[in-house]
Amino acid sequence: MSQRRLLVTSALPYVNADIHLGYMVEAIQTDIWVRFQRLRGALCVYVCADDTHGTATMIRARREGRTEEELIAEVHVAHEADLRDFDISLDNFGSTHSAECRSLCGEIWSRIREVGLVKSDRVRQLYDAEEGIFLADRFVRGTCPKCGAQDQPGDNCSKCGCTYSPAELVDPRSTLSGTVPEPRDADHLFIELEQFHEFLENWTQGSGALQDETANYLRGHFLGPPDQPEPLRDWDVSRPAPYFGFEIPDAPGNYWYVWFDAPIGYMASTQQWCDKHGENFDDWWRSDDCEIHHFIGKDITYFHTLFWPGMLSAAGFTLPAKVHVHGFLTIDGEKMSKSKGTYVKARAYLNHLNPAYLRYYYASKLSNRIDDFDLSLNEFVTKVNTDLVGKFVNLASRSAKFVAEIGLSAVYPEDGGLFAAAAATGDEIAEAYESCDTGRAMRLIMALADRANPFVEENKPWELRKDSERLSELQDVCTIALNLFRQLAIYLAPVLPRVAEQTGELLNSPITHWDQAKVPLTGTPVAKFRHMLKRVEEKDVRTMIEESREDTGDQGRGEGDDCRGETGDADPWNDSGDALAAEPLAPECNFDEFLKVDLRVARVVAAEHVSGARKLLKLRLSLGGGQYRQVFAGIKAAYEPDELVGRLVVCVANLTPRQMKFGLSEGMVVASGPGGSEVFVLSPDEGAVPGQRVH
RNA sequence: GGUCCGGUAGCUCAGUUGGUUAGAGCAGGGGACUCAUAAUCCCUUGGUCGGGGGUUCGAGUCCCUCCCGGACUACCA
Repeated sequence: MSQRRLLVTSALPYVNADIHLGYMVEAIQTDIWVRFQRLRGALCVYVCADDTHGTATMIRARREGRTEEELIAEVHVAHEADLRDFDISLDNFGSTHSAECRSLCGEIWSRIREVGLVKSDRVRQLYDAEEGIFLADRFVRGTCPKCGAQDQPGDNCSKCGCTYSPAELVDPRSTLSGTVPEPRDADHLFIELEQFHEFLENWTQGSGALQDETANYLRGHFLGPPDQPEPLRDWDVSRPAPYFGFEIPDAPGNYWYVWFDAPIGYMASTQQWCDKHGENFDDWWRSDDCEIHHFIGKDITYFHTLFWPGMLSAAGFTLPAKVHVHGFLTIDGEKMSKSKGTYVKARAYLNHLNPAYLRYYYASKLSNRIDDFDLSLNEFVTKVNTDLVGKFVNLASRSAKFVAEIGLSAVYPEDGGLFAAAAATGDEIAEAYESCDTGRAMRLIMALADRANPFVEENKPWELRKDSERLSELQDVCTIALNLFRQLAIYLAPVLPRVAEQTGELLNSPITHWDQAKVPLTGTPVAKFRHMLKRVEEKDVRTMIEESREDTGDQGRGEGDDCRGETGDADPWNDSGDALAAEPLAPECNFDEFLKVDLRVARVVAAEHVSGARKLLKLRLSLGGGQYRQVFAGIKAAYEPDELVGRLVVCVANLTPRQMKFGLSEGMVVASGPGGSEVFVLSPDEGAVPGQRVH
């Protein structure tokens, strides 16, 4: 049988953010799969790269007063170190800002042109004259054209939920300069994706490259049912200057959109690896003998399952054999949050904890489905300590030292079928790994560990060693225990590469192939036992969380640093500038303008869930004296109705009433925060009474 | 609102094509052991498998319906 050839990728981390535990889900899932394939004898090349292009990079570099290249170089070192220290076995970690990438972009682009997929169209976008750039949706905020809610994002309103283009905003404002942007036209280049409709229908639904859930999602949201397909929208792939990226050769002054070159970064990284190893690029990207596997998060599904196969197909490259989509990580049941300390950077984890723990925990939680999964910190501690230390490593720990001087028996002794049974389970475990159902693989492996420990218990090596007549019996018992341990180490090698290595050293026989689990090891010397894994200390987990809470970070959004140097020396709190940066100050208003807004203290006298509403609570506010207001407030994710009843809040009492889907809303409850579960309703200090105006 | 995925012991989940008294790990209770990283082993408590209908000799497993949770998406089917 010829050797299986695999090219595997993880999605590209963006240069503007540090690597965090959410991204590590993907890196670890991919790495486990890659290591498994290599252990099975496949020729498996694993590449990734930094995603570097786009407006955000440009702006951040500008803010930090340096070139994009300097920024990229610095982040590249940090990202690579994070991944390496988590034992991610990348063959090459490249960059989309590389010569190889530029050249491949050009090659693919010219083919897409040749096939007649590109068209040009005028696009009206908001332009920030002060910064001199066109503004992506997220860099514009303003008043919702439908409901009048102020300071809404550029693409949709968080109050009424309607969607619009940034140009439709009333009173739009650039989040970069705070100035009023002006609409400007520019020519953009589009790829007519609809030309691929039939191809994509077949590929997504029939090729087996996608999980069923993904195939359904694409049909439901983009392709439409086969009998009445929906046209795919043209894909805008160019951006006018200035834009940090590659200039399009046949359209000077225009640059490829970051999502055009990002997946090409996979190829560019492969090219770099090929050049270093004397390999031929086409053997990996233009060969029926090579399977291409992409691992991605669910947020970027359609880039990888519609645009990307379209591009590949047009340019004559191999289509992905599989696109493995995984869900998101929550920590203790919640989305990662900086204020709660659950936005944990990879480096913060590494400063306190062993990567093996997280690799095992993720492995035990991941399946081949797209479900989100939770990193419960308590479960993390008990699972790692019970499974890895108590069951698995303990097997070696309690038997190796008895045979340190005599080594393993020359012939594998009778063990009641334990080794054979575990060997026979190997295929099932391999299937689970192959299909990315590592949770199942871990369960199967731990079930084997559960059978191995009673064996040691029953045969009591600690008693045998007291009797010099029974030395060979002792050796046999330990030979069995250590072989059962070694089987587990082989099965766990994709997840715990360091332990596999240590096992090889302990038993003087390196673990190099999955099938080693089928044949018992005999007659080798046994080295002095050394601890393979420490138990997780709960305090280390706590420290990591504490540290992440404090470390509000100066990275992330790219537009975060303009408040630097403004802090006075006498401010011991040293609050972060993130919140202010996320939402810059509104333009000045005079006192009369301020007086237009009538803020009043009000008491919540009733609060209830609204059937069918995702974000809203229905509140009844009392202004005193029998004056009531019905208000729908978007605070459902942050507050339970019961905890609000009786509270004093501040409401906008003279806001034009608005007819909402669930009834009339006669005001607003004042709150701060970015939204979602992070909403903080304001309360007056004690002594305030309903009806009082806020001046 | 639409689409999809779930709802099995306190917690995390297994339950293959419907087939005997529904399982594991953790946690809880009791005991044993002391080789081992306060590890291990044995025994044990605990579930009208979300509710209700139906198909069947037989349903956690199939069908219908409702309730709840989540993800995606949105007023456009």
